[in-house]
Amino acid sequence: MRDEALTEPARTVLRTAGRRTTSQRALILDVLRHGPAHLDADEVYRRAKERDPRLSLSTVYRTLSLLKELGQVEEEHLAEEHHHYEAKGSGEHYHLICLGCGQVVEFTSALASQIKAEQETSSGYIVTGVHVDLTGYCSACRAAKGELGPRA
Amino acid sequence: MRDEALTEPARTVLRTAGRRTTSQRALILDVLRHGPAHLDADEVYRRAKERDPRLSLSTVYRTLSLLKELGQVEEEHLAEEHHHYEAKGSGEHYHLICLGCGQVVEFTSALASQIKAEQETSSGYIVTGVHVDLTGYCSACRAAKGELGPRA
DNA sequence: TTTACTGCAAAGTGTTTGCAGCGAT
DNA sequence: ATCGCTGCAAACACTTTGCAGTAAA
Repeated sequence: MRDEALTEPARTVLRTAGRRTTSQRALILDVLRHGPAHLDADEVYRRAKERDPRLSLSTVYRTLSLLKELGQVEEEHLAEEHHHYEAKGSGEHYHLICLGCGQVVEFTSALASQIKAEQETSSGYIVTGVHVDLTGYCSACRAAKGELGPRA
Repeated sequence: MRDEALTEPARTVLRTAGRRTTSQRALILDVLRHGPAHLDADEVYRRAKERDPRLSLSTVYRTLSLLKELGQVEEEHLAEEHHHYEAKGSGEHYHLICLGCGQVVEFTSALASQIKAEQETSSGYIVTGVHVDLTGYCSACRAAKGELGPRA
């Protein structure tokens, strides 16, 4: 479905927040919105730099941080050493991460929001974010080394 | 699953794996098992160093990595910049993380393993780890700044 | 005795920051 | 014309690694 409503132009987002609209910011947001999900800072940098070779990595970090602050981007702490970023608006989803090849598959589950409700009721917390990461092995990686049987 | 290893002496754990038993390793494992959960490497270092002042931070990292490899310790990627570590054997549990004060509360939920089952069935993955992190604000932090009404 | 392990310091990642010039408003 | 934003390089926090000495087996 087209999601114009969700995907406001960068201009609007920044303006509303009283920030300046710069080509770098529009570019980075565009990379996040149209590229694959779960890009890390360096991937964002490389993709954006193809379109604006003068772009610096610091600007990428500063912009990611700003967009996170503005609620346009979510920073994810997956099972890796660096962070991944993803444009918001694609709806709630969770991650299935292959420890063999690093592939990240998204999934949704009604159970996740049940956990949220359950814990808000019992803990007194207000829950603003739900993160579910399942780690394991995809069928390809299983096939590649699983034929030998489960390791002790 | 196998939980016979709940609190084996460090000696047994290391021996079985063909590694040497050193005082540093036993100490670090003890700190993890008897201290609060979710320590980061530096906290482990500080606590262990109180008991053995000659201990080095590198040894802490090397030992954490080894214990992870041996399945004695789990490395967690919470909503912070560094990793947290936790001795295994305390049973499956998940995290409620306060974005205000950093407090981490553990909880359990039968729904989590339902998500695992659901996804194993539909994705073809073998899931070896389930991580559920809820982020939000604890009641104390809500009280401290929530009096002004809910922020957008 | 052998050689895996340790402490130290130096190097490596990923990320942040100070500063002078640039450019959106 | 302002002053927020950028690029650059240097600084940073966390983690890993090379090496020579130490200690478990």
